[in-house]
Amino acid sequence: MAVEGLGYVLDQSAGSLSSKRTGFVAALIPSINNSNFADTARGLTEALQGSGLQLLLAYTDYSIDKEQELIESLLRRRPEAIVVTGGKHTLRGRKLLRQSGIPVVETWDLPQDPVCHVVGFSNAEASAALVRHLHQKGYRKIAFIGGTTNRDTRGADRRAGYEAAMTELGLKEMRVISFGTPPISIKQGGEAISRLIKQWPEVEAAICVSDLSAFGALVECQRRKWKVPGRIALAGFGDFEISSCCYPTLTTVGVNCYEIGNHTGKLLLKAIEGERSGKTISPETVITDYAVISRESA
Amino acid sequence: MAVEGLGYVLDQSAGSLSSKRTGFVAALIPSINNSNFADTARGLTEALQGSGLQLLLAYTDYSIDKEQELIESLLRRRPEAIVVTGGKHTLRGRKLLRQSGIPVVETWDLPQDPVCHVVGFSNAEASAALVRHLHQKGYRKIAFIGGTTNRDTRGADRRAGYEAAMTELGLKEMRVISFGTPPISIKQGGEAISRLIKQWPEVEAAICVSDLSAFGALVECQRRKWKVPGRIALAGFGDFEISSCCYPTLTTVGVNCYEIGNHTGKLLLKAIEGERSGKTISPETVITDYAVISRESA
DNA sequence: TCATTTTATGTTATCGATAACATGAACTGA
DNA sequence: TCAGTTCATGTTATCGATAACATAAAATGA
Repeated sequence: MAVEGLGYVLDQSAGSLSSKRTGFVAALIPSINNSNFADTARGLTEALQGSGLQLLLAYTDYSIDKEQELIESLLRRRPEAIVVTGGKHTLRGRKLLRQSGIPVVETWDLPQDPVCHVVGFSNAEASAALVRHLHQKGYRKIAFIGGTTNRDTRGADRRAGYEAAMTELGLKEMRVISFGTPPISIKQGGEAISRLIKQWPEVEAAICVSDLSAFGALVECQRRKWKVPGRIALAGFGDFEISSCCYPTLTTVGVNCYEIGNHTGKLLLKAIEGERSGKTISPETVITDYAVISRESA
Repeated sequence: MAVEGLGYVLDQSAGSLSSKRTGFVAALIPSINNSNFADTARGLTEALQGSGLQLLLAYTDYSIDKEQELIESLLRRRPEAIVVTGGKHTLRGRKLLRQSGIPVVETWDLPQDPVCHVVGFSNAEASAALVRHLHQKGYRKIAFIGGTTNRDTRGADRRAGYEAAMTELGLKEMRVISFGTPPISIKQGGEAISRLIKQWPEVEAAICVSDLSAFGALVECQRRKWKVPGRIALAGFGDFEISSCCYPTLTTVGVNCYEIGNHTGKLLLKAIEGERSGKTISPETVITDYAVISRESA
């Protein structure tokens, strides 16, 4: 049939049905308002550039139940691969991924028992590295500020890493403030630091589950004239732009967000190529970098 | 056929082909890392909740060329409706939307010549309102800080609104700093304010194209010990969380982001219902609220 | 009770592309 | 020149659901 370049666009459902190629990859991210995941999405998009594959995004709101629903409805559209954030899923979600017959990549985590491919890092280990950094700087009474539930599994892992590192360093007293529904906001970070100082006035340093809450804590400290560092040292997680712009600048953990997405994309292309030529490639695990970035706040 | 609730998911392409219902709505947003658009997406998602329609997001990176590509490839998948951000498109993009035969909603703007439905507000008018607010507070030498190009059309509209309001108030001298590729970041806001003060030392107030750049400007002023307000007043746009958390708090324009999305969703449901029962509803334009939020910085 | 309506079940046509196959034309080289 | 190959064109089968239709069974009412 002649191509009418004027305004008619062909129907891909029909083509996909016969060719078995839908030409898209699904990616699930927890939030569409987080520069870390945005960078990962950008890395993915750029890796897929020119491959004829389109990225379709959906967000889970940090809920594995919502994730399951999305997996199910996206799988119905037969993506050629699927990317999920994190390694924790509902039982059914896992099963759906396993049985989907397409390449699956779990990102931003190192699951114990991966579904298939993995591109990520250990949030617990990264958090522990931050604790050791603070310890090395002389801080002993170190606290952790995070959300109330384990919905944000990466947040929960970071807390676990904090506890493990504290124990390992012989620091027995845990000081954990759980406040607000994840992801906790700037304001909630401020509220949390107030509670922390009230509950444990002797605290010397606080690790916040993310840079945004750390910034909130910082501003609250300034409002209350608690010197940072001095009265209390602060650290965040994620190396958001704000951390290097605020005053004092925030110590944090830098994650290779773009690379997670970009590597995932490349891995997917290889895996999809493999599927098309009949040979499924064996599951790979790619561990990405992170680094403690020492700044003024701790 | 019996439903196998165990792991098999049906193929929607096949169903869609015969039923003519793909069960999804496409939404194009400029960026996946912007809390304003995230709120709009949330409003949309919640309006679509329970309707059997799924939202698929794609991002344009503030480029109308990328938007055109996305429109084309998304239209191939036969969404039941499409939502775009802004009223400016490529010629071909417009044509594709017009000829798509599905309900189209342009958001976050009030286009002169809408494609179909509109849910938004006048960025120019909102920006002008902010100028008038500063004028009322006694500021006369007011500047505008934005990105270098018109890629971010809402940013360009805001600048136009600034110029219109200045003229209207009899303030002839325009002080416009264009710096950085939109969307301009925190750091770029800081760089821009430095340039502004260097170029026009007499300046009394600066309106930034967004809250993030305003925050960057604020921090830079503090670094240089320029009192805000005092040496210079600052205002942003968008009422991001940071504006009410930083010190001093930032004067800004609050936009009803969630409502834009939510209203769009409701409008879409009505329009899709109309299409299904054969009667296309006539194009509607819904104007959403905005308000100047006066805080400490101006 | 029988004619009529409602409900349940089974069968086939259909959506609109691509893939696979068949046919015919042009082209190559001994 | 002719068999063998490459290339262009035309035709038909196919993907996997749903819609539409046909048929059989059950329910209803005069």
